[in-house]
Amino acid sequence: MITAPGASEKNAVGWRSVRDEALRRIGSGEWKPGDTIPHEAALAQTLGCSRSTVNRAMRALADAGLVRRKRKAGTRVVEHPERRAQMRVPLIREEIEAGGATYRYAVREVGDGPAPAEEVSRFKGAQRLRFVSALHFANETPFVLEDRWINLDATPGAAEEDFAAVSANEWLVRNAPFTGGEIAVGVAAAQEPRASELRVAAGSPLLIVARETWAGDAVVTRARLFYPPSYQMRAPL
Amino acid sequence: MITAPGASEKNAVGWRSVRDEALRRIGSGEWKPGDTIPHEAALAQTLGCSRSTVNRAMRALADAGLVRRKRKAGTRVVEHPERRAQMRVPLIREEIEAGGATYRYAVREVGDGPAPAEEVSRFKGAQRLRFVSALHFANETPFVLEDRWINLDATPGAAEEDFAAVSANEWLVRNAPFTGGEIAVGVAAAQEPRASELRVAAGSPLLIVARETWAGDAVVTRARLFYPPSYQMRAPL
DNA sequence: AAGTGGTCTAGACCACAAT
DNA sequence: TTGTGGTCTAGACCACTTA
Repeated sequence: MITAPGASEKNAVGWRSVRDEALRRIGSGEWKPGDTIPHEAALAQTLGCSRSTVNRAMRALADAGLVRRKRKAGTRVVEHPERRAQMRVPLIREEIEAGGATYRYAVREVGDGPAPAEEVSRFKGAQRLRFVSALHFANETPFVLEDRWINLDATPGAAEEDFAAVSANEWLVRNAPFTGGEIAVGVAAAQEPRASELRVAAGSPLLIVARETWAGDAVVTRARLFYPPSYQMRAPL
Repeated sequence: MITAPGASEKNAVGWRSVRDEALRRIGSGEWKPGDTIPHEAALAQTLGCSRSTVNRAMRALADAGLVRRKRKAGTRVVEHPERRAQMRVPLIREEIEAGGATYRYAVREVGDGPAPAEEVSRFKGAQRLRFVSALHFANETPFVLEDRWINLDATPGAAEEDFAAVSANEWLVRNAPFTGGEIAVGVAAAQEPRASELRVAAGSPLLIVARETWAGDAVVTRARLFYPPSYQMRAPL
């Protein structure tokens, strides 16, 4: 007899149910860390579905880091699943507006003056760099101070922008596609004039987020975001 | 004529090549943000592969957040791809040893005394809570100070552990599977006695990572990690 | 009502790695 | 050499959404 999917038989075997069954066996200790679990064909027969479906389910578990799969060696339950936290990196304006606050943006400084040697080297010899410093406000309270260097050679149209109306943060997202980047989170004591701009006492702890994005080989932009002590970044684990 | 895979024809059409072709069309502007792209069957015919292969490729792009797919409505190129950063959350010992340093662990305090009201409420009424405070050293330099509350009711065996030899961080990873959690990153000025323990001046900025993990409905553990100003968290973007 | 993605299937061949 | 996962295919039915 052929079981019509979603028909009289209630227990449809979709790849999710196969995944969940595997999760249950791992959670219950039936499959222990380090164990090699039955191969796809065997599971397919046991669970009454095709190997493709088992494959899809096990791939999902492998993507989640719970099992490791190798041809010929089989599928093993990972000993210590690595924990990962995925942080969303939204536009600053959207982050503020998502909190129900009114957004305002103010440029502090824009210039094409000579860049510090350290920046030049980080940009791997790019010739034209523009510096933009700006403040983002939530309900007229300083939310974050943004210092940014932009590689004008790598971002067509940037040279014609003064970033007065649209923040560099936003302009770049819309106009400078990137292929990769890095984000680093650290901390430092607030120094003048940044402390005053953020309306915190000098010496207050600041959360600093440094971002670098690149398109292919070229470094597109490097930014440092200074958040007052009240700020928190959150991510699901 | 049937093209044998991997045979004379060099341009095998795997799902990766379909994905890359789609990426190329998006990158080149052939498919603009907001556009609806051809449906799977059309792409399959155009590219000379089966719909399943196109489906696999487009699903990968959807997972990456570059397109959004809806039945009947079709597949659209996303206007502003959301940026995400995936942080690894390793064991503290492994993070230190990965840096080539020698790891040492020292308990500061362990106790089952009554927990602050705030903690009790966060644990949603769990009865037995244990507090553990400890220091993790890298080459005998304080690396991070860990304050942690553990729900003894949710973690079998924890009641018999004093966490003197193995850190709570490590013991929990090995013995308390969890199904979800949250991580929050913030900053604060160091206060005594934590400042002295971390060998920094009182008032120094500290990076604070608060983690909470749960298994099903129960909150398993809540930890606050205090890092000295020299610490940086990094993640690819 | 109809179009599009979501998924399952049975079969097939291949790539890789362990033996 | 051989066992296992990786992937492709052609076809099919379903679920969801829009029209």
